[in-house]
Amino acid sequence: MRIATWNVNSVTARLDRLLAWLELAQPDVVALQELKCADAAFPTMPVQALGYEVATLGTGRWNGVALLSRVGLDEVTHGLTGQPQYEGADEPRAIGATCGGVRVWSVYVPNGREPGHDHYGYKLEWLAALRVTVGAELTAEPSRPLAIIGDFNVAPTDDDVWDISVFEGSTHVTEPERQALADLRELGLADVLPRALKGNPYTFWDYRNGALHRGWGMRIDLVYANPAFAGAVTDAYIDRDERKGKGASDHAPVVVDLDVAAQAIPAAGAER
DNA sequence: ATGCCCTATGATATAGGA
Repeated sequence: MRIATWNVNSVTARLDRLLAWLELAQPDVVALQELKCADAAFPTMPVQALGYEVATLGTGRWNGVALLSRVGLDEVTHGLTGQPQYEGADEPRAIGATCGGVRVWSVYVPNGREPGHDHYGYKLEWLAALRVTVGAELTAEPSRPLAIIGDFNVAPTDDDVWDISVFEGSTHVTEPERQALADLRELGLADVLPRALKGNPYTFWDYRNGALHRGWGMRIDLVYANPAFAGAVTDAYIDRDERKGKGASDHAPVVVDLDVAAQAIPAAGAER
């Protein structure tokens, strides 16, 4: 099973590239972020035409997440348990579903803007709600493969940005944000590290200043997987080619291949 | 080369991104 996550920075602006990429990469499950459209405006029909079921959570101009699946799309959950509001609004930033026996969450973690900003506190509260929501699912079904995938808007380590000195005083690299990710990992989730097809394993490069070809990237699109998921991973890579050329998103897809059948074999009687 | 910001919106400026 091939599972991918991609912040598309507007699904309508990216539609041609998204459809072409689905045909090229042949993912079974895709988590999308930054749809920038309401549910009614999501291009459901052309995606369905490629064999995918679609679940979306979008309200309009900002945010928005979706799950596409051609291996079943069940138990859809919209939003987090105890999800905080921002300026009185419930923002569309998380959608969960069970796809072919694998529990998947597509998340678009708040940016935070700058340390001390209301949005920064909101980001930390949001990550705490994510931990509560996923923690309950892991407790209820500990042997089911599960992964949180999406744009976490946090670089887990200094090696996940091209130059840490540039980020002094900025969001994405602060200790509280990294602690929030550590708290997620405390649930038993592992950071599945994708290989880079070229250069460093970054997933985002700013549109400005030729960041892509200068190597000014960040690894902020992550795959946080429980043991049943992580143990089934056979490959993981960043599809940097999708960041190239005209009409690209500023994020590249992260692709994970799973051998779910092998993982499902009971441990009892196994060779190791 | 991959090449120097992009997207949606009560739009001809602005907010947000990270």
